[in-house]
This record gives sequence, C-alpha cells and structure tokens, in this order.
Amino acid sequence: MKGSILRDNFYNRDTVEVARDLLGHYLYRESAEGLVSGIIVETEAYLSDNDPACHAARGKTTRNEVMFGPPGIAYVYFIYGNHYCFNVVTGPDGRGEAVLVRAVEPLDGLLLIAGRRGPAVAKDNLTSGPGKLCQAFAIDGSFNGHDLKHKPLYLGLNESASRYRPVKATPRIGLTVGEDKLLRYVVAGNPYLSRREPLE
DNA sequence: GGGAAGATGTTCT
DNA sequence: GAACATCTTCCCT
Repeated sequence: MKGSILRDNFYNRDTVEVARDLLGHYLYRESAEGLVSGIIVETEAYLSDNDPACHAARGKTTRNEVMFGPPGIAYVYFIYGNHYCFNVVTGPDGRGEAVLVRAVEPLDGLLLIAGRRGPAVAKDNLTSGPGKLCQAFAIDGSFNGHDLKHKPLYLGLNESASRYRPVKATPRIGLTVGEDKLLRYVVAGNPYLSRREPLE
C-alpha cells in the first residue's frame, strides 16, 4: 500500500467534511486471491439532522445499529435483493451518520475485478456505482461493523489527493426523499463516476 | 403475518 | 429511457 492508514481523527469530524475529504484517498481490499485497490471519486453524506433519506432517521434498528457506533467502522447493507452498499460511519460516537462510497477509480487487481464483475465489462464501468464497487471489491454483509483501520478492508491516505479536485456537490442518487439536498460529492471530470456530470 | 419500499444494475427497445 | 429482477427490512393495512 502506498499511504498510511486513515485514523479515527479523520472520521470523527463533520460528516459533510469527511464525505468531501474522502475523495482522492485509497480503498484497499486484500484477499486470498490478491489485492484490489482504488481511489475514491464519489461519495454521499447521510446526516442525523433533518435528513429523512438517512437510514438512521427513524431510530436504531438491527440493520442500522452500526451507524450509531464509533466512527471509522464499515456500515454495509443489502439492497434491492441483489446489491450491497458500503458506507463509512462518521461523526461523534452515537450520532447515526455515515458516508456512502459510490464509486472508485480502479488501480490494483484489475484482473481480479474483471473476474468478479465479468470479463466483458468496460474499465470505466467496473466500479462506477455502490453495488458494482462492492462486487468488484468482494464486500458483503460480513464486513458490516468491520474496523476500516485493519486488513483485509481499509482506507489509506493519498498524499496526492489534491490532484482529485475540484470537488463538485450534486443531488444524491436514487432517493425518494431528501433529493433536494446537495450531499453527493464527485471529483469533477473523473471518468469513473456512477453518472455523467450534469451539464452546466 | 403481510405488504410495500428500497442509498441498484442490467437489459431491452 | 423504461422495465424488471430479487429479497431483506420495517411498520402496519
């Protein structure tokens, strides 16, 4: 791995700041088959105050209880009968906030990713969405509650993260409530986003 | 107990 | 651009 592991003080901040700052940093996944890595290029923030789209909005349940725990922990849930979504718990312990990692730019382990996603999938379509990213990185429900400072799934500091700018704020994707908020953050012009950027 | 919705992806037209 | 596959979770009718 190239950078040092992101520590608790990175995650224990305002969730919007963490969502923006995560762009440009590394996501690593080690397994018996090898290493897969990527650079985070798209995130969404889910907040505890006045955000009905957040899973924690209606209190703690068996599904979302990890969101109410300490920051820097993975919150992974199953959606639409087929897909997992990978989140990082943020903010002070117990707030119930998290950042959804929606897309990464793939780096290491392209062959391994292709084996999981399908050999005919184009490179810019391998990890461009929360469900695709979880399939490519072999992230499933067993990582719910995993500490992201430790192998086999962890986040690393990229000294050159400032190259992954500017950051653009857009509406979040796939919601029926709270779509008005600009809580999705993307690296402007990056080819690995889940959606084309809206025209100016 | 049941039903509807869900932080999606793929395939088809 | 639209349909739909698929199944867990949550809240109620």
